[in-house]
Amino acid sequence: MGPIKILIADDHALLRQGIKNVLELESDLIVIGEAADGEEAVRKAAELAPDIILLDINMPRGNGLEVTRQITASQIASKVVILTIHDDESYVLEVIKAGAVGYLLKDIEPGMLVQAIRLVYEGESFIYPTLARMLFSEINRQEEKKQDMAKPPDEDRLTYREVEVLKLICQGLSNNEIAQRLFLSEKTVKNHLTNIFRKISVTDRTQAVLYALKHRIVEL
Amino acid sequence: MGPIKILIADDHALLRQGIKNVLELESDLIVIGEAADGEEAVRKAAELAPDIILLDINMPRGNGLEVTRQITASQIASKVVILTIHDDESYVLEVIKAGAVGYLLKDIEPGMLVQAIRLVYEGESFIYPTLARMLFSEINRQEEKKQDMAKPPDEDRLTYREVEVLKLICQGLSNNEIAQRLFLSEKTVKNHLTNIFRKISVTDRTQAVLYALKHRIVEL
DNA sequence: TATAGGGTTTATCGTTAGATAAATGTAGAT
DNA sequence: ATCTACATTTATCTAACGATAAACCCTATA
Repeated sequence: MGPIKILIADDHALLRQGIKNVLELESDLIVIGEAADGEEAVRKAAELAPDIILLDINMPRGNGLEVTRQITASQIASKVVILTIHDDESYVLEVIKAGAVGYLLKDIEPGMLVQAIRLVYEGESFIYPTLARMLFSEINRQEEKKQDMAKPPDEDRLTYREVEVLKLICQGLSNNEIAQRLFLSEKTVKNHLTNIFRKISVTDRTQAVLYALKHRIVEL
Repeated sequence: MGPIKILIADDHALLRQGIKNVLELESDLIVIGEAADGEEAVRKAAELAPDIILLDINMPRGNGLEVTRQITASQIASKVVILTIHDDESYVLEVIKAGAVGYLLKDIEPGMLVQAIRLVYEGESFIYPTLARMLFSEINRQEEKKQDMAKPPDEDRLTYREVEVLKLICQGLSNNEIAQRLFLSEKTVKNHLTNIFRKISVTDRTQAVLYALKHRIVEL
């Protein structure tokens, strides 16, 4: 059995080079391909059948979450390891749900990266230590929620229109301004807001903005 | 005259490795040191007297802005080139004011990085192309402001109390909640808000939150 | 002491925001 | 065709917000 075949997907060429360099110092690892965006990552994953895919989250044309879902849902046997700068608790969980088996931060020491790749290749999972703590508390919080929700869990997914409104809120527009922008009556906008607030569990537009920023529905 | 001596300051070991690797393919460039935080960057700049310092903005123990100021204010002749992921218009200007002669984004192509370093070494300045446009519009906006301010410029600096209130707004608290938190009447809080809004030129709390985030008065 | 200036606090009032209820439209399911 | 489910839209009402004006500290300076 040969070396562990690795695909690196990140839009930063410099970082790709750094990773490649670090990994190829190890005789049991080989970088068989690179991708600079989401599409390329999926395509090369199918073409090259790597053992491990090191995947960034923020990429043009299909972000890491989507790519992870596509790969794990397909026939490709590659194991996905997220390598990102995001240290959000919520992200970690989403990524795991999407099927990733590793979550690393970009400030990881090269030695630990190599170690993590070997562990994942052997079937283990690996989470960046400081994130592991977050993960546990996040899971606990979700458990608490489940207990609270004796009744059927609300379908709290935002509709297209609601997301549209939320984005305008995040530009600091008033209800009236949003109404004009979308050719609606102000009352309609208000009702959208009420529905948004209920779905994302906040009480006012300020909290909604913070929610949208934290969950990357909008960028600053 | 020998190769261009370069110091790399970034808290991500992987990225440092990538940069190092790319630069050392060029015979006229040599990486003479690395730093993983702000303090180390300043210290090594003094010790090693590099020609160019590639500097990240987000680092532990002294961020890039501070480091730039310290270096340009000192006797060290090194030229500072910022290499960061931040593509904020406002940052570019601050960095230039602090004395940097280059501003690059981390998604730069290796070839362009090399080219930028050579240009800077020869006394030129270099700004990542997509940022150059931002910079011009930023400068123009500042000029407009100057013209608007025929009358004595408002003392629009937030007081300590006002910043305190603003931070609580940014946690999504209502006026009443802020009042309780600070042991004030709600009316007092409202008036603080009015003053804050006037000083930062916004019309409501939502815009105030966005302002605070953009200007890094608070973190997400 | 007087007196001015800036920060902090309070009060009043018109406007906006948000909760609640309900009508319309549209798609798929029976 | 009817029903169901959900997205979208509108209306009404109460609570919260924000503008404006003004009082009350402090501290400094004459």
